[in-house]
Amino acid sequence: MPELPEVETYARDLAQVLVGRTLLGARVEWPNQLPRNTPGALGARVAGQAVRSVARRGKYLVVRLSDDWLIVHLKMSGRLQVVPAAAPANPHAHVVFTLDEGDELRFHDPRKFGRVYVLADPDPILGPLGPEPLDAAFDVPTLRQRLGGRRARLKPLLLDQTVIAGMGNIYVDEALWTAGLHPLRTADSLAEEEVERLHQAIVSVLARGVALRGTSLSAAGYRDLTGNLGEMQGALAVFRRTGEPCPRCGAVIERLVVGTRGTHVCPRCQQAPAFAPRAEAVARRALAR
DNA sequence: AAAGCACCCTGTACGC
DNA sequence: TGCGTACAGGGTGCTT
Repeated sequence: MPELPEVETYARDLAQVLVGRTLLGARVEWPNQLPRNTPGALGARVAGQAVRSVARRGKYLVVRLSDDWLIVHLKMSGRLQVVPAAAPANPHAHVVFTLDEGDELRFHDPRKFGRVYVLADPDPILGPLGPEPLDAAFDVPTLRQRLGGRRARLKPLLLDQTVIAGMGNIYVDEALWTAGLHPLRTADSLAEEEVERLHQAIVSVLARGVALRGTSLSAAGYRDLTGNLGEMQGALAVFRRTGEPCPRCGAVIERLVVGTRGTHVCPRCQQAPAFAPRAEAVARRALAR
């Protein structure tokens, strides 16, 4: 599941390969993945446009072209490749841009949740996003302001891309464990010192994810531009470690559902709020299956 | 404002 | 062994 670290890895690698190259055309095999464009017109629109820069905003990959912006969201299963056009066809390459020098930029997405946009103005897509957690400007007062006064639980708030951009299920669970905060705690219940811990945890977990080039949970999961696995999965403390020991205290990791998302906690390091449902029963049921 | 759910999809994991 | 089915998961949009 590409989140901030995985998309950042793509952006850095793609910048090396794509900046200065020219798009020659495009093919669209699954039009639903291009919600803002006419699939048949895409090739003519991008033809002749050069790649100026490749960056990331939240979980979006942002490619600045001569006239337009190419924006990609990988969602659950999206991957990108730059390969010679003669490379073996990929059955899940649903949007393919042809490049100069006989190469192709392939957007590959078995589950078809990902989205590709070619737009003159990126603001409708990127404008609503919250602050970038790895920017120097993301400080404790910023986090406090983003959470300020809200009665919602921490887990849905941190997943909300308009609150903070870039975190998904994996890094939210890891950040909350690092901070020692239970996902059912509400934002307005946090003491100042807890906001500071959460800020530090978000930054350190995401920075580690970037340094380790992302999380690959399975062979079928995330791969980088050249097909290599990330290395963050070996450094996860709680995510998908239900029933295993907490690396900090040894207590058994539990799984609960918050909103609709599977959520992983150490019941000793992350003290549940008094009104929380009994996570132990939920975890026991999950283990029994 | 907050929470819940359906939807979009298909690979995988599981039950029988 | 094989078949069928439930589930996961980011984001959007709708309802409560």
